[in-house]
Amino acid sequence: MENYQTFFSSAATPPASSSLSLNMGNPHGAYSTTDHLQFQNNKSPPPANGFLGLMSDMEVSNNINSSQSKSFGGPETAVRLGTKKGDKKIRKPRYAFQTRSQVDILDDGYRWRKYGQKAVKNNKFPRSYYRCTHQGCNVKKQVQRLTKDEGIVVTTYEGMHSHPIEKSTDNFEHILSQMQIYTSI
DNA sequence: CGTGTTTGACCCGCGC
DNA sequence: GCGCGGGTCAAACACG
Repeated sequence: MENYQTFFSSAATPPASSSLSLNMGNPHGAYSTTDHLQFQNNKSPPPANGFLGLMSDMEVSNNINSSQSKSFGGPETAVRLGTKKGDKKIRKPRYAFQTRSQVDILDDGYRWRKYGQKAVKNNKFPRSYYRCTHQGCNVKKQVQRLTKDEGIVVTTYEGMHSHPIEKSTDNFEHILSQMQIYTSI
């Protein structure tokens, strides 16, 4: 986890406008089964550019959740957040994003603390579990790399941040906006 | 010394 | 009931 900053710097390379795709429309095929998850053509391996505008998509995905509540994080992603008394069996929606990146850690400006790592079946790469370190913020995310295409990283967010970005990643928003410009090309 | 990571154990839901 | 797989805890550890 040393210098993912190089990722940003290398992001200056001309973006292949087709390498980025954050399709979030599949219930569970996003990361468990790799049947139809794939991109247009994975033949062009651009080093690092598919960062995606994932922050903005979080808000968008909120609408998705309310409008079509079964698009993602649906019935099968059972997230138990009960206080171990089995009283609440609500399930938090989760939003997964596929990104093409060479690094696992996609720094979105928040502060994450890793709290677990597990090997996933049908996947030789482990899955990492992160939690937002902000007090009272229970946002979690898990990062997983695909066996099929190790250039793809699936980041699953759970919950919404209710606080501003802590890290002053030197105008992260600026970087983000630039990336959105890239993606819009 | 504070903060974050590592890592094995533990917990729990689910299918058989 | 049991085993499996996924998710979490927490103590030890690493690093600035």
